[in-house]
Amino acid sequence: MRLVVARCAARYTGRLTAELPLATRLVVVKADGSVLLHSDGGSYKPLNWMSPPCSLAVAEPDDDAAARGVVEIWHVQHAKSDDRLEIELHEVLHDSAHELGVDPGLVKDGVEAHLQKLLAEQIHLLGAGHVLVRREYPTAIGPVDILAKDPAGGAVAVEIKRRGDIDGVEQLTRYLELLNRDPHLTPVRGVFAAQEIKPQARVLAHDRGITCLVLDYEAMRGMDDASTRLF
Amino acid sequence: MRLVVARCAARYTGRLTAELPLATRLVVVKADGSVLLHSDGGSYKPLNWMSPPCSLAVAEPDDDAAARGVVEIWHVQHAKSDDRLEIELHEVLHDSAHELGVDPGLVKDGVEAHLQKLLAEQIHLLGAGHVLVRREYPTAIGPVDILAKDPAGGAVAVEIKRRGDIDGVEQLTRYLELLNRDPHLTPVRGVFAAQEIKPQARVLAHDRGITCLVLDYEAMRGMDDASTRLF
DNA sequence: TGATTAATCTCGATT
DNA sequence: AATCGAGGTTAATCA
Repeated sequence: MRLVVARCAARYTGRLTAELPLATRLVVVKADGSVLLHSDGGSYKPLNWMSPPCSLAVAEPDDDAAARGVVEIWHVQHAKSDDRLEIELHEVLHDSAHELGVDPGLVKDGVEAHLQKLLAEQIHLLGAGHVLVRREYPTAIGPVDILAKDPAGGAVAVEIKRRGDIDGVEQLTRYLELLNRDPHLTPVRGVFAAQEIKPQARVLAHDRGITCLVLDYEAMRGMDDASTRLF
Repeated sequence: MRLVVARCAARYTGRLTAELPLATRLVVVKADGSVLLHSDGGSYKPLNWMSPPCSLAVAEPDDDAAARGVVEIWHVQHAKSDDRLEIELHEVLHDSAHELGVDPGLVKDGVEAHLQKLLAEQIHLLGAGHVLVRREYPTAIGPVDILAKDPAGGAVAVEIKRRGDIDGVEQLTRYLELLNRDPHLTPVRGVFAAQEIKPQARVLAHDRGITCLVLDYEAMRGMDDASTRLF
C-alpha cells in the first residue's frame, strides 16, 4: 500500500464524468492497483476512486501541464471497462509504501442469530408454560424467527431483533397477517423481542396488540453457560 | 489527517457487532475525528469505520491487554448514538499527520449537460434529416438548449431535462412564444426531450402541440463511445 | 428539514 | 457468471 499526500486535481470518466479541483488530499494506492482519493472529511466514501481490477501508469506531464505546475500525471485505467481516473499531482507532501499482507477480514458476530438460539432454549422467557414449536417457521414471505404455543395452546409468533425498531414491528405485522389466515393457527399472538426497543416501535407494537419483550443478552448467555456446564 | 499503519485488532458494536482479527492495516483519522480501517485490497469501503460526528480517545492498555501485546487502545465513540469502535494497536509501523484544508469537493458533470451534448451530436434522434443549428441558442429570457432545423427547413426548439416535469414544458412554451416572434424563424416547433417524462408533463406538452422525446442516456452514450472509437 | 431515491454504490449469498 | 437483496450504507433530490 502506497500513501501519498499531495496537492492534486483529478478527473474521472466512465459511468459519469466528474472533476476534482486542485486541493490537498490523501491518495491511497492499494496492492491490487486500486486508488482512493480522500479528503479530510466526509464519511468513508472517497471523493473519487478506481475499483480493482485496474492498472496505474505514471507519466511525465507535457509542456502545457508542466506550465500549470503539474509534477506527475497518474493514469488509472479499469481493466474491464473504459472507466479511467486521471490524477495530476502538483506537489507531493508525503509518499510512503507499506507491506500489509493479506487481511483475515471482518468477522460479523451474529448477535441476532445467537439471541434466537438462546430464546428458543429459554422459551419460558415468553411466560411460564410456553412451548417451542420451531425456529424459522416458514411462511410465504419468509421464515418467522420463532413459533411457540402459550399454556392455553394459542400460537405465538416471535420476531427477534438486536435493536427493536419500527420496521421490525412492521415485519412481524406482515407475518401475523399471513399466519392468521391459517385456520389451524389463528388467532396468532405476536411478540416483538429485542435487546433494546425504541419508544416508537413500542407504541406501534402496543397499538397492534403486539407484546414487547426486552431480552437481556448477557443474562441469557449466562443461563446458556450454566446449563451447558451442568451436563 | 492522521495516517497510521499498524498491526491492530478492532471491535465494532452498534447496529451489529463485528470483529477484526489482528493484522496490519491502514488507520486514517480525519480532521472531524472519523476513522477508517483499510486493508490492502477490496474496494473503497473500509473493513471498519466510524462516521462523523464522533470522538476519539486514546487509552493505555490494562495489564491484561498489555500482556497480549497491546500498545494503545483507541476508543471511537459516535456522538449521536451508542455506536463504538475499539481499536487495539499492537505495533505502529507508521504514524504521520497532515494538514489538508477544506476540499472544494467533487464536481459532477451534470447528466443534463451531457444529454445536451449527446443530442446535439445525435441530432437525427429528432427525426431523419434534422440538422443542428446550435446549442444554447440565445433568447431574451435565456438560452434554448438546442435549436435545429427539420428536413423542410422549419425551426425546432428543444428543451432538455433529466426528468421531464410540467415546469419544463412551461419553460419551453415561453421560449417558443419568444422565438415565434422572430419572422425569420417562425413557425418554430417545440420538442421536449428528457430521460423520463411525467404523464402530466406529457399531457400538457401534447395540449400545446409540443412533441415529447424520451432519451435513452445509456444508448446515446454507447453511440458516442462507438463514434469516438472510430476516429 | 425529513422522506425518498439513486449510486462509478459495495458485498455477500444464491441460482 | 449472473442475479438478488441488504447495508453500521452514503449522497443527492424532492416535497
